[in-house]
Amino acid sequence: MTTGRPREFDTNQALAAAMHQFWQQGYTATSLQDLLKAMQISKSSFYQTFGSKHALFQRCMEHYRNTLEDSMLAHLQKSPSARQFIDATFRAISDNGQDGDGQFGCLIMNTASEFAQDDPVVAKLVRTGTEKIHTVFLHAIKRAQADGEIPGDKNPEALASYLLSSMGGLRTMAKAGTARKTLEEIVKITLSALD
Amino acid sequence: MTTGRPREFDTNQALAAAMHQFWQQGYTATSLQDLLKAMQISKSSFYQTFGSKHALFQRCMEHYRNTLEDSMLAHLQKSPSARQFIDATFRAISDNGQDGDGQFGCLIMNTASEFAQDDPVVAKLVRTGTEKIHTVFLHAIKRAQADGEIPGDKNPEALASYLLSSMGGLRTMAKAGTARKTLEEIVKITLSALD
DNA sequence: TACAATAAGGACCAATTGGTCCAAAATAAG
DNA sequence: CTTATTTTGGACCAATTGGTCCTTATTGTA
Repeated sequence: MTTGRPREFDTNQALAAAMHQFWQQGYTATSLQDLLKAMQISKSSFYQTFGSKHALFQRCMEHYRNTLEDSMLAHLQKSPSARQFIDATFRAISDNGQDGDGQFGCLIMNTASEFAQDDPVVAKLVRTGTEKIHTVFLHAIKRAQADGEIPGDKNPEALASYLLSSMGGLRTMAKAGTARKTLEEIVKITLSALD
Repeated sequence: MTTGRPREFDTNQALAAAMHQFWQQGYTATSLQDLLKAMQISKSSFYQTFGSKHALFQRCMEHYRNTLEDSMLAHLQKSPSARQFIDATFRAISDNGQDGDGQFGCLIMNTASEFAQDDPVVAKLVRTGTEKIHTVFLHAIKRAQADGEIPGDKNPEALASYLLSSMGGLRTMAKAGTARKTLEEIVKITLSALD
């Protein structure tokens, strides 16, 4: 058995670069040239490794979803309380509004906005993506309720959906260039619904 | 003075059709062919009347903004109370989530999501668009506070921003295919922040 | 060192992109 | 009925789109 020439780039690194590109510009507005430049690979390597623009996008969505989920779960675990985790999550969004990755919104929400329901593959990626975040919020809410940080008579499923929706709105507001102070006010009111 | 050949289409009608197209598919994903088919005019007429795809898009954004503002103001006026207007506005979104125009989200928010801040012309259209809606909400909130339907100690500006953000999130959720029942739960919690 | 296996560079492709331009058609005023 | 003015259809355009394919380069193994 032989091994052949080793690739000159790191697949995960290229994937991450592509994800950032889609995140910033959206699927349609991102051209192959944009991707190749961001990923720093040749066209041949691109098609050999990822198959097509659409296939790459799917992997990027999954990568984003997993990264986000892992990050949230890590924060939840090391947070002193579940309620504080929720607060910190929303504060981080208003803080990173103008700079950082926050100014690009949420890839999943962006994708939901770009493709409506017309592409079934993408629609499913959006659905599973939102479900993952929903689940993380749900865990946090239930734990917060158990600890008496959120009234126990509130429907945790509904609250999780509410946080998901609010997060999407907030990130879009940030993307639209809303002032940090305004974002902070929105967060404060949003979180007051949990009291 | 002579008048020349009369045009065979209605400008406003064509504009409305174009707006719907952009609304459904976004700017980049909407091709000239798509527009011509939707507007039912020839390429010559298109460029003679609207100049370019980008110029047309600007007019569509303005048209959407004006239409939305007029509609909201009309509803506000004929509503028995300002608070009921706010409630009804959000209920309408969760009602028209799957069908109607609601499934396409909000053109302004969609545009904010599609273009980040890279296109200054579009960025300004987004800003003025959101400001208009913000102002309508602000009027409603102040009136509701004067009528004792919303606590007077709450900051009306912040509340208006909150409603704007929530509306955007809710419409994106609807666009993502969220079940009506879930949308209704989100609305209920969202509005509870006004109590 | 020859060979098998894979990667990379880049020429090439049909289709589509937004956009221009010209000639023909239609109309109202004179 | 001519003429000035405008609209319309469609040919045409360069640039770009996502994607294929062939050649060359580079490696580990035998």
